[in-house]
Amino acid sequence: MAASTLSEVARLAGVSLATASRVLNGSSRKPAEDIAERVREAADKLGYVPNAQAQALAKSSSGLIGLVVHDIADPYFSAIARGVQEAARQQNRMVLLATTSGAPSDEKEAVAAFAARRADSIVIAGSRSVRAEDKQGNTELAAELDRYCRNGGHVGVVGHPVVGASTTEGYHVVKVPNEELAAGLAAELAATHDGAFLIIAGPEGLYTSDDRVRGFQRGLADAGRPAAEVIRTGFNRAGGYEAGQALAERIKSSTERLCIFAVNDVMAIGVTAALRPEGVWIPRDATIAGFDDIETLRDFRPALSTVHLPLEDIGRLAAGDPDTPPVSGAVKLRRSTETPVESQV
Amino acid sequence: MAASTLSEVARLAGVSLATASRVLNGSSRKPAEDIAERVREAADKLGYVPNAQAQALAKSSSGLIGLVVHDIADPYFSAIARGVQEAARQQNRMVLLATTSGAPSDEKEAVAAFAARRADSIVIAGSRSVRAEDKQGNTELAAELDRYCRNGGHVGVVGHPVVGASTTEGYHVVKVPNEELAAGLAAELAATHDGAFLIIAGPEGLYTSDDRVRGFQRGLADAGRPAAEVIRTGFNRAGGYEAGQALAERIKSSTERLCIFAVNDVMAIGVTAALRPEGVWIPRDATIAGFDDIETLRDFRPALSTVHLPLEDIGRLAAGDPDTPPVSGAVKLRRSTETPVESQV
DNA sequence: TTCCAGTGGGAAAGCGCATTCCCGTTGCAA
DNA sequence: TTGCAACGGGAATGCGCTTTCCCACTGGAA
Repeated sequence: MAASTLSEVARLAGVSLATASRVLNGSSRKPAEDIAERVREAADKLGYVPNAQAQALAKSSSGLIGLVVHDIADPYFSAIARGVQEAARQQNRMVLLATTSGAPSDEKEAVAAFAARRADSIVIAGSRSVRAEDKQGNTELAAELDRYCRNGGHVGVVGHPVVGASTTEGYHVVKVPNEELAAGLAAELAATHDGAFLIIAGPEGLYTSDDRVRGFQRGLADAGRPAAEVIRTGFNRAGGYEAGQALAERIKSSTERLCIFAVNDVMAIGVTAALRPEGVWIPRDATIAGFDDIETLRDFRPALSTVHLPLEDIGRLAAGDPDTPPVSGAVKLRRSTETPVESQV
Repeated sequence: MAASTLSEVARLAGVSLATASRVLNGSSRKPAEDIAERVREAADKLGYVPNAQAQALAKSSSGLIGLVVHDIADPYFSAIARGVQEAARQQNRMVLLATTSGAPSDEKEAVAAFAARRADSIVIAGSRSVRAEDKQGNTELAAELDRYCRNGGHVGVVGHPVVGASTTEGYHVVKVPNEELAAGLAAELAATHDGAFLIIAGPEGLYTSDDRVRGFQRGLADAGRPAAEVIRTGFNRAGGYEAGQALAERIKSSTERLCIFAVNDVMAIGVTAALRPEGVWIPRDATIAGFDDIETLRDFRPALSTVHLPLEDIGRLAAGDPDTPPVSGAVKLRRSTETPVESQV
């Protein structure tokens, strides 16, 4: 037995298709109460569930909002996803999910799929990349988005505009002040840390990573400090872990305390995890700060200094929620960058 | 400009609608190569994107798979979501997301919405509840699922069957051996811990929580130990935190070392976080174990003893992936339940 | 040369619904 | 009583696509 249709309901209620439609699916014209009641009864009896596909086709608006993330299990993205989901709920829409591992060509596929489903809007989270290998993917993605927008779609991008996207109509980016915040973090750290700084960054060409590196260096410079050395690695925990392993010897053999800035929280955690078995303690032997202020990581010890980002709000904004406050962010200095009282003997 | 349609493509290519459809959207009948090429060119020129809604309507199969979770930002759910997403990708489908905070009545809404969109299958994650206030919600949810299945839908439930669901056709539950694993955990803990045990559980009536409590008690009994006291609180970090606060005094004033079993990892983290500022150290003053083995929490220190659950596989299984191994799980004893060498002076 | 199976393109009938007209009713002013 | 506007229900059209059915055409066997 296939799901019952509107015309079955109409027939059972003894009314026309039009009337049944008007009663059941919020039209501007309201049929008389007695007849409406009859229709509702019939619908109930048949267990009628309107076919959203057909509705979408008829009124060309799907009530769908597409979300593109690198990895839904990454707490950064899942926090954003929660915001998008909330906004969707308020707008009475549903969210369609796509994960891409960050490859622009996959993102292009996802956008095409969303466009095919006639999603009312699309949210793209995850860092934009200008790496050479993503060149073509970026171009295709931009073209796809362009077409989508021209056809009346709305797209919200987190952080940076999609590389090469020319559209302005229906296209908006939720700016995340990565650079300013990183500069602020550097300034605050420079106030209490005398030694050298080191940045553990993602691959060159990842906008988010690059912005944070640039901001941090600027903050350092403004504080009259020399630029920090930059180590490039993966933009995730594994990357941080590797970098930490490579760093352990160096920290142990040096007398100077290093202040490490990992460009995101999970990388910072990775670094710390790699350092610990080597006997390098935070903040005793080195200090470390991250970025994002991931909720799940707040109970981590030593508490991670970081930059708070209102990820949920970011998601909401990208999903077009009008009454969400603009993105602000704030430096959070915690235990991982505290200079122990008895340090530096 | 609205998106171009198949008939525009057909006209431009000088062929019929039927032929264009056969060329572009994988039909069993393959038109001649020269004509196919013409159609493809036309489609490309017009930037044709097939309307999935219309396709779904015409062949009554949407390529959608609905996922119901309590909270997508909860790492437990986002791990499952990743599995579902992967399975969907393999099956060439997209996933529709709904979050419900765990209320059966919301879940019912979500299922109805999925049914309206004619999702090919629905995955429900998150603990079933038999609490009194959920009675009606459960009944409605069961009815909705029942109808959905009768109409040919497939549903996969994680953990326990939906309360009151009578359908068997198209309905399958991914069994999670919570009870056995909890019993195993109790057995292993009892082998090294001599003192009392305490369980911090979720609200009574939450199947997952109840199963784990029951299993743990059974394991204890099998090891010849007295039953553990059970404290009920929220099934999340906040609940654990509260319980931890309530417990601190007691632990400090007692000479006996307590072994705490929090029924999931985030609760365990909450407990630990509440205990720490009170000067209660794990595992020195008490030991603690969780359940789930949440990935993001693995770098937590002291490393949390827990029970590993293949969450991603669970998601994949629920989404109907045939070649995913069955759910197994394993006890992971780590630092948080180690008895320090110099303990118990 | 005739006949028939086989091939491949096109016309048309929906899929389930929203919506635009159209028309029969009703109520009220003239 | 007549006329007209306002109201409310119904028939019909179309959203963009798949798929069945039909038909014109081909080539090879008889």
